[in-house]
Amino acid sequence: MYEGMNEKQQEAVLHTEGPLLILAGAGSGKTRVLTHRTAYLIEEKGVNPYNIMAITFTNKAAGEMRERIDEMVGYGSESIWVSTFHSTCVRILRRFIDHIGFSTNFTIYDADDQKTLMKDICKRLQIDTKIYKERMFLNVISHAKDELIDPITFSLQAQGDYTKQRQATVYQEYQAALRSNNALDFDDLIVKTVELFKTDAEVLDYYNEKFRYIMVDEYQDTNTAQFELIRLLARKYHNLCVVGDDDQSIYKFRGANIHNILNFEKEFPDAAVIKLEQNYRSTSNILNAANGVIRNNVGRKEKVLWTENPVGDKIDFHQFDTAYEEADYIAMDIAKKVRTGKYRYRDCAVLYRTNAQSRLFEERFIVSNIPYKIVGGVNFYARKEIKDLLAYLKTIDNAQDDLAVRRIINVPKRGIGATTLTRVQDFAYEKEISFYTALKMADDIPSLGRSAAKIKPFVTFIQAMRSKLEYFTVSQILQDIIEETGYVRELEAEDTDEAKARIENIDELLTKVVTYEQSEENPTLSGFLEEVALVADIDSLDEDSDYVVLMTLHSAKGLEFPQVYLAGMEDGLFPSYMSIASDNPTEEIEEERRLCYVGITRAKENLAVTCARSRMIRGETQYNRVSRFVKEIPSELLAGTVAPEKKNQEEEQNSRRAEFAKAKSAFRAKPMALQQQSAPSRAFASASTGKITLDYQVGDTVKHMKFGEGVVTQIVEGGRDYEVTVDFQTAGVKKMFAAFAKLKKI
DNA sequence: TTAAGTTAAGTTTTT
DNA sequence: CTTAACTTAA
Repeated sequence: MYEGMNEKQQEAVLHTEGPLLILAGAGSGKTRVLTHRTAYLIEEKGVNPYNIMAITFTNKAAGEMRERIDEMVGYGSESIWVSTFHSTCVRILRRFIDHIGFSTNFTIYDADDQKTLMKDICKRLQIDTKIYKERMFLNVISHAKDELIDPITFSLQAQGDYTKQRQATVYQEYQAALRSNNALDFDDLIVKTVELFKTDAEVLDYYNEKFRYIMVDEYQDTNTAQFELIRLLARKYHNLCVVGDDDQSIYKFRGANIHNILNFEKEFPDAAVIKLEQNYRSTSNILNAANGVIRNNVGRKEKVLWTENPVGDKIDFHQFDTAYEEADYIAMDIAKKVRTGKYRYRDCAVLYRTNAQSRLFEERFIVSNIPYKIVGGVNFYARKEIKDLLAYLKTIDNAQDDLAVRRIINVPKRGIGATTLTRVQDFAYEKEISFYTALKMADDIPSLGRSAAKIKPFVTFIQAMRSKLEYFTVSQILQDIIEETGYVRELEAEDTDEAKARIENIDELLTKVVTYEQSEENPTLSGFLEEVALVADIDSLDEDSDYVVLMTLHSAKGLEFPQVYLAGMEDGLFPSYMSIASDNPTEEIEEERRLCYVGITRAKENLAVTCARSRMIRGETQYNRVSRFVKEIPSELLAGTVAPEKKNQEEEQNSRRAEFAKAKSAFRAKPMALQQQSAPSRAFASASTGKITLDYQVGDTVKHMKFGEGVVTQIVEGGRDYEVTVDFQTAGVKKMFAAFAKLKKI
């Protein structure tokens, strides 16, 4: 079992008791160590799987580890907790948060919800959001929470500082609003769990006894609150194994505290430290390039990665005149490598600093017919149509969530406008009841007048759906919402590409619900909403499909690809202008450099580094020099070209513009089907070829996965799909969309 | 009072 | 180039 592991790796596996810090360089096989360690604990040390937990940052990482542990351990592995910080906390809070004054069916607010809530609070406190941005307050609050500073402490620290005092008031109000909405934001998930552990010794002891062996991945990214959480969990048995790499700490802006790794030995004086410095991932050229860059950072634990891998090709470096040429080159290079059979699409990844850079690549890839997938940008669950429908589900699930109710009260249009909403809100505020409760009492709000009549049908609808909750599945409820509100019908009537894309997203949401129902033993609406609240885009990457992946350097952490393109390597873009011009440029640029190190070390066989002399940013053309990081790569490792300075700038600019316009119109003219092929994960399977065909008709007996057998009583054509009505023997009459109901003719 | 149409402003990185 | 705020018409 331990064969093929190097000495250091074995040492890490065998060291099971007491605190352990594993400094694992990029590609040094840390996941392998963690999974083997788990297996060793169970099989050799006789530890009950129930007593083991592993914490990661993304669901994808958790899923991967789960899979590998399952393979190794076999029986009993399912009782090991393998999950992210956030879902671990949710799981604990769903059970015990009533000990600290919330109800266990709390909702989780994402960034959008937070902003809406904050806007509300600013209005109430008469703060002009043009001068003081909602985002600014939210950032301040988030940082306070990362450091476990509660509103009272914050306000104490704000003594004498007018700006800080105002922030303290906002923080206080914000927390109060969350509480009355029975909602937690992302940071609260951690903070409240810590609070729970600190106030309830019994609960803490329960988890101390349960989690006797704890492992934490990507430890360098933990913030103070997360560290405190781990410290509390490991308080009794001290069997804490953390794995991290200070050189890959890239989440300082999110509160990651690099001292957590640098000071681990101070916190736990009896800690053992093991360094994993042999890299198994990259060619030595790539690794040397990475070493050359990271060497320029001052505040780091000294270590040098080495490898026995072959030297490999030199690093391909090109400076282009414009960003279009850069995108062009990368598209052509990928096409060439796929054509010659060297790589498949999925072996290639394009990495960049900002999400905005993805657009150019997307356009080029469509023109060149290269299948691709963009990770990040607008999260699926942050899309308007998805948030609308989820808000309906949330309202049905937990009407204490004012935000959700207000989001959908006039979607679709019910003739309820801002004025009516303020009046209801005022009433609710005065009576200290929730917004939804106020809606139910619309008749008793005198200022409403005739508007009260418009509110009633909405309340009736929500109440009706709520009573259905007991007997119907989540997917059935969702379908009812879509049906009753006419959400999809409205989009169909719009008949634009955008509306079609939205309908597809809704279809995908329906598939996700059905998938959830099938995977879960006891599916509930709350359960589904929870799962949905904690997914990140990176989680949806699947290895089976063949497409080029485009993403930010941040999203790329933890992944590896044979062929990597680092695009936009320009001073001002990467390192970003923000970091160069900040108050503390040395520190911020070191963080950017670590990001660059992460980028380089994603590559296994081939690395291409590109940049452009000019590019459009926010409608303005910027002229940038080659990134300082490129210059830090030893020059003997580089091969490539630098674009000659062009004399006639303006003429160039104009022809470029024309070319761009052409590419854009081509982009628009492409039939939907092709665009979906390019981005398969966003497309709904049956929609890719347009209209689906049915092998059954009215009168036929069909079978449904959940509802069993039934007779088709009606088929209505709607856009690309059919709405099928079936009279089931056991479940009664149901209406459903053919594309996802997957009915089988018998 | 609502809803559509028009103009102005703003964009690092994210669980 | 997108999104939010403002204006104006119904």
